[in-house]
Amino acid sequence: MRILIVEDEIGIANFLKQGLEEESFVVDVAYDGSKGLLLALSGEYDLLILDWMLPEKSGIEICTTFRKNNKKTPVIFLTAKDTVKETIFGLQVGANDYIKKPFHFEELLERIRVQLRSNIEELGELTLGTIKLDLNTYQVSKNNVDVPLTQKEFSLLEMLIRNKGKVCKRSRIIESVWDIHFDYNTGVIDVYINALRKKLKLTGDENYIQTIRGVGYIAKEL
Amino acid sequence: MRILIVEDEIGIANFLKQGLEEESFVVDVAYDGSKGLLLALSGEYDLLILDWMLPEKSGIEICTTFRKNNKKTPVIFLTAKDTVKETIFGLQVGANDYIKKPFHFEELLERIRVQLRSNIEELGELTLGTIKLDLNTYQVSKNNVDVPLTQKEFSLLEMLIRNKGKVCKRSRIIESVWDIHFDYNTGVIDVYINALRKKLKLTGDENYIQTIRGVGYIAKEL
DNA sequence: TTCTGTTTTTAGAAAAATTTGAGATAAACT
DNA sequence: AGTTTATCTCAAATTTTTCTAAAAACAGAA
Repeated sequence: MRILIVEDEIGIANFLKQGLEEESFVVDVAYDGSKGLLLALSGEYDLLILDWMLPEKSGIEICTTFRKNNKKTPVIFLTAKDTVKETIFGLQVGANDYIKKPFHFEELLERIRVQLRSNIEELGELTLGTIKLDLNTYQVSKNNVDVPLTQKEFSLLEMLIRNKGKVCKRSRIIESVWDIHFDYNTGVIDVYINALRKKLKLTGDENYIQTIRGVGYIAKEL
Repeated sequence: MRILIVEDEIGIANFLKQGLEEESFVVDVAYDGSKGLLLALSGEYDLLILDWMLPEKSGIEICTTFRKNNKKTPVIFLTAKDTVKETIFGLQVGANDYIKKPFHFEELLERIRVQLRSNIEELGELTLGTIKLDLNTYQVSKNNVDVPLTQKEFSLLEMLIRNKGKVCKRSRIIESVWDIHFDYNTGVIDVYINALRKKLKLTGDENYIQTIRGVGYIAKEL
């Protein structure tokens, strides 16, 4: 899980980065608003932590613009303000949560977990390594680069990922993806597996979809 | 929107009930944990507000059981506790948010709105890129130039924009816009999509309405 | 009724996806 | 090594889906 921190106070930024990395998040830091927004819009993050007061662009501005671009990534505000009004404004602007400075790291962590949990469940995303598969938009990407797939390709990949780590027998694939429940003698599966490997560039060391000779295929994290 | 409050302090319960009813929520109150859980499980509510300490059953117990029953309704805790540990525990047990007593009613309200946001319909204007769609006047414009649309065109565009970023399946479109709930074999959708693209000049680089072959269409910011 | 604008149907063209089949390649077995 | 079998890969054939224009059906106003 990738987290972007936008915070100008270097002390706090480092503290957070270190703490979150110990929890095995991948963390990037931006020290001013403009850079923060740019990074945020790159769409590589699963969660944003925004400071309220920032040079160049305030957290509010970032969040507003971010949401206008139709991004759904959860946003948590760090704020020294504790007036009700400011808080409310933050939430209105599209933030998912906020936490007042000074805060306990543990609490922030838990709030992050809450946001990420709902994120995964609600967005309906499947992943396989760097491959992301969005069930709402039918979009597939690898390393955040879109890879256009056809229906059959999508649905085959979906089935494989849903059974990540388990072998999918050819007969089960033809049932699940092609809805054929009797004997079949066709090479479609091979053709589509081939198409997936080609489009997703699964060569050599990125062999996410492996063939189990005589049985079927398996999708594996490497 | 229906809200269930589980709170044993009658003063607070009434204060909340009254306040929320003024905001036109439908509010029920349970004064002890057992009754609260029973009501919660009835599944009639869009949101639960649980006190931490309760006679019969604690808020934690209610929340735990509730989630074990696979309910996803958002839960907000009211708590007098302010130790980090307790808070974290609440969130771990499946709550979506919590608020410390004493709290400002406004803040609670905003937190409720955040949780319900997905359910609440906001009226007014819908936009898609430079396209503006005014739900009050039924006017549509692109770059502030009026584009006259017919009713069906309007209503199709409205549906697409309401689901901005998500694929609208053909079956859902025919249901939502044409109110046909059974089998259909008609090409109307294609015809109207075509009309929209033509009238709004969505060519080449302004491809706001994209077709997802075999599924439907999607409205996207670019 | 007739006119007008909207909605729906129809049908052929265009585009894209799916399937088939055949030869190449690789793995397993004797 | 040689044989057999399964899988890979490509290109052509087939089928499905979508686009587009135009005609037909419909509804409301003059």
